[in-house]
Amino acid sequence: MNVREPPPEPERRLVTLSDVAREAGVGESTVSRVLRNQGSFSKRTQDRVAEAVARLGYVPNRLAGMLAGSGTTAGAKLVGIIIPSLNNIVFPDLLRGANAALDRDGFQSVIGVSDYDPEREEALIGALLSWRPAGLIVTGLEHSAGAVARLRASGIRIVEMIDTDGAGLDIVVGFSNRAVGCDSARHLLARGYRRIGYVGHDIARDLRAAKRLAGFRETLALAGHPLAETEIAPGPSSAAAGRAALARLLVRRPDLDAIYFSNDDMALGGYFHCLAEGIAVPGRLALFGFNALDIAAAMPQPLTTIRTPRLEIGTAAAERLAADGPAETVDLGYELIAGATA
Amino acid sequence: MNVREPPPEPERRLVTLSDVAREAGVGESTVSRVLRNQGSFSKRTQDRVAEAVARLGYVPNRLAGMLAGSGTTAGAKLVGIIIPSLNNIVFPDLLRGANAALDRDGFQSVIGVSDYDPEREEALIGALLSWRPAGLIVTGLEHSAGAVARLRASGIRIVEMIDTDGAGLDIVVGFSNRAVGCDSARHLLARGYRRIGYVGHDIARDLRAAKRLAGFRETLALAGHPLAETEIAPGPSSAAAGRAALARLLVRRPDLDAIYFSNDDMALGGYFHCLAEGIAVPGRLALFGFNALDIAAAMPQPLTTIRTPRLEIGTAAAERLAADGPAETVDLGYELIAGATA
DNA sequence: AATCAGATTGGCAGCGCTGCCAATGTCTGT
DNA sequence: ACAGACATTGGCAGCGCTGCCAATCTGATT
Repeated sequence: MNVREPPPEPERRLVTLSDVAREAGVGESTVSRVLRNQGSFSKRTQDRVAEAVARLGYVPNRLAGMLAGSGTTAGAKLVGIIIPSLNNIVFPDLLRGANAALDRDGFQSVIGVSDYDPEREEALIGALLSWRPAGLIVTGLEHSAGAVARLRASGIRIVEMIDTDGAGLDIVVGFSNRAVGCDSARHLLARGYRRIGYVGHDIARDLRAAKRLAGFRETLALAGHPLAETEIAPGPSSAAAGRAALARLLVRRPDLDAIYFSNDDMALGGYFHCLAEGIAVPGRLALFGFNALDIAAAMPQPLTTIRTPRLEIGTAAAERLAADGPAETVDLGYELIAGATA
Repeated sequence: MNVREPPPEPERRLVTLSDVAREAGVGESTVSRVLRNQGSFSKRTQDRVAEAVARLGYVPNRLAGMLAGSGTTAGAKLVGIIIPSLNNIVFPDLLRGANAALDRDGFQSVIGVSDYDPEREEALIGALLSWRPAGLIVTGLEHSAGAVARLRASGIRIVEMIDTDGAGLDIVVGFSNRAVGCDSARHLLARGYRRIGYVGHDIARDLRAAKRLAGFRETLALAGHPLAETEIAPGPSSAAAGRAALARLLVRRPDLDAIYFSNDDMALGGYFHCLAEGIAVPGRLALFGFNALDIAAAMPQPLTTIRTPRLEIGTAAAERLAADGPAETVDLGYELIAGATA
């Protein structure tokens, strides 16, 4: 036997659909139909194609598929998602919800993280748009003028998640952060707290937190017990920031009897401060958070907080994108969790 | 004037590169070169193109670009990342690290979440491979046979993150979970703890936690103080699960003097249990975690735990993908944080 | 004024797949 | 046995962009 090694292929070309067609002894379009399980073909053809695919280890090239299919219905099975951060568990939750629904409808998602920076968001919108997605899911209602222009011009479905306080571009899914602030204030007032402070994180970046604070502040003022003092930690929210900020605040205002935190992370830090300093909660100082993290429920005294439907928001956003209903605002509400800290 | 509305364009075609070329009065390849800032062109041409792009609101189609450029160097500026979960802050941290480095090198990432399910991981590998990425970043060293076959067959760069205990396919970036377990055990032994228990979460799914436990258990046994008892919470790790599991464990073994937790979330729950039950930490019971979450440092008594270089792992993984060095294992180590709980 | 290297530029063939349409094959009923 | 209806199938023109190569233009040089 003349076993001469064939010259090593200079560059292993990837298996293409047309290789599969040849191997299976059928036409390209037939393979395409079988692979996408669309149109009609015989069982026999299907088997042959399946065999050829397995034998060749064929992996379809989605890039080519999407390009060819662009302009048509099935073309763009892709959506872009922009979230401000991955640090805060809130956003991964939104992603999980969205991904679950997206998967069901056969969509792939490409995500971008803006770091709470409007300019970066605008750049990301451009980048994601260049994937020619069927839709874009963004966070919040506030965007740079350029971002809005791009979103508008794209002509695709846009979903703005989380916040319903304002006008949306297309579909809006979330809850009213303002109302959360108001309800939080009402709860504290109802429990008899009167000298109330606020501990938050960098609010210039987190507009939703700012809206909650606005609602909170206004409700207190209306009730005749205006917000006594605020303390803003620089940087993103964290337990450490919350703990340090509460410590600073109490130095200035040791008379406060309740604290509204920008979120549970901050509140947890505040709680730790109280534990460390022997400040009785809620007897001496009440604590109120936001987001209902799992961890807040496991505390010795469950944190009083607001449960937000994060997964549901993600899911609803994805579903609204896929379906093509009218532009609308979907308010998924929230729930006040009366824990033991306020 | 015969102002007859032209028939409304039946379907607004998107602006393409060739529209830009016409508008700018230059050839397509020229526009392409200018847009990618590659090759040479005059300042004048550049301005004309820029103008035309702005006037038309042109957004390049990455799909087409990548398809056309496939096979060439600059072709695949894309990497796929597969992580097991978004719930655990560890993985978002890895993503952040990777994204930062990837952005710098002009790569886009497509991510997939496997939910700790090997089959789902295999399916995701297929899905991501169909984007024809330049490389794939996956989590851990254990994959289904099918997954390994696909990864091998793909011929692209593979990075396995987090775990270095075992053989990798190509590049491995992480630390030794086994060694973490050993060091954790040594620390507890050195501090004089002898009746040590373990509280973990569903270990069949989290293989890294299993490796830590194995190292931990072995070290204790070698020292003549074998692990006294374990309690495994069903489901994923969480503070609530940790709190409940520790409670159950202490009913069976009230004599234990130290607990090793599968991670900080669980440990935090354990700490809450101690606070709630008035169990002195570490006097009556010592607690040891894993991961060094921010929150663990903010506790009244900082948690004794292991700091893992999560961001660095993500960054290193991404860098190794982009560069094309040899297959290798990069051990980024870890650090024992001696807190106040053990 | 002729020459030549280098800077600019445009044309065009694909990249791998899908949509469209015409060409077969298959199975009824009459 | 034959038309008509439907099930299957293959060919081929793009989708929008990039790589390659040849054509043209620019100065500087001899």
